[in-house]
Amino acid sequence: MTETNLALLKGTVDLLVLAALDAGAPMHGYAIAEWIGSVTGGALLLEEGTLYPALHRMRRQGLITSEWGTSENNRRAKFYSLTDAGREKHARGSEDWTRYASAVSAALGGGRTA
Amino acid sequence: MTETNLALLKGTVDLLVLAALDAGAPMHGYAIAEWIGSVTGGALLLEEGTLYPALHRMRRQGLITSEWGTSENNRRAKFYSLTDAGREKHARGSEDWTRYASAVSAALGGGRTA
DNA sequence: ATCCTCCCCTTGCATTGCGAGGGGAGTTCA
DNA sequence: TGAACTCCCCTCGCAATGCAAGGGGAGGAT
Repeated sequence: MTETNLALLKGTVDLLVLAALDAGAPMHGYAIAEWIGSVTGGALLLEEGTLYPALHRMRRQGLITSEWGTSENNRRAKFYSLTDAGREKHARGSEDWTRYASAVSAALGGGRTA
Repeated sequence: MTETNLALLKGTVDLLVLAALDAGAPMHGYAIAEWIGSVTGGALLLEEGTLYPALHRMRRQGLITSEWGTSENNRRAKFYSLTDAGREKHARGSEDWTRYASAVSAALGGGRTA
């Protein structure tokens, strides 16, 4: 937690959320944000003003479904689950990310693969 | 060239341009785009509508300087060079990118580094 | 002359991350 | 009992960015 948290590159949030939901059981928004922060060692911070709109649009796109329930702390919470399309998108997104990351790394290395 | 070229994540173009210019001698826009396409094996394609505005704003920000000259093909071309600030930004940007990439990878792996 | 390639530019649009602001309901503790 | 805090949800408006589309000029080749 010594380092500054990085600004999210526009386009990565969906992938992150998809990853969180594909990691196991349905999660509510707040938990998704926590999960991401924790898994990335605090490098990535998902703001609420980023998270909720993202969740809504992903639902609109049919990538996830939501359902009201009760959280571990006995609070009203909306639980999200992946749809098949969501799982599909996660798979593709991961591949794309991998290719993207190695492409950028190649460029940063000046042409030599780091 | 079998694969579809990836959509650029908003925020990476500057870094890519910085990398191109830090690779050696001053380059003109067209050449920068070619360099990136070539170094990334065609994975990343820098459109002109993306490139030129980016070049202009980077110049405004004092990261690069421009100068008219003549290209290898005897055409009028604007050659860009890095300023100290630009080199600095490239260094920081590279670090950030590395951290960012590994954070996302960690998330994608569900906590396990792929 | 015609066409192709190289090289530059701008406008408008859609998308996205994010700060700021707002609310309600459970828990804890004085 | 009431204050304070945490958990959890939401929206609005701004700024930034990638990109398609459209435009132009000048050298080289046919």
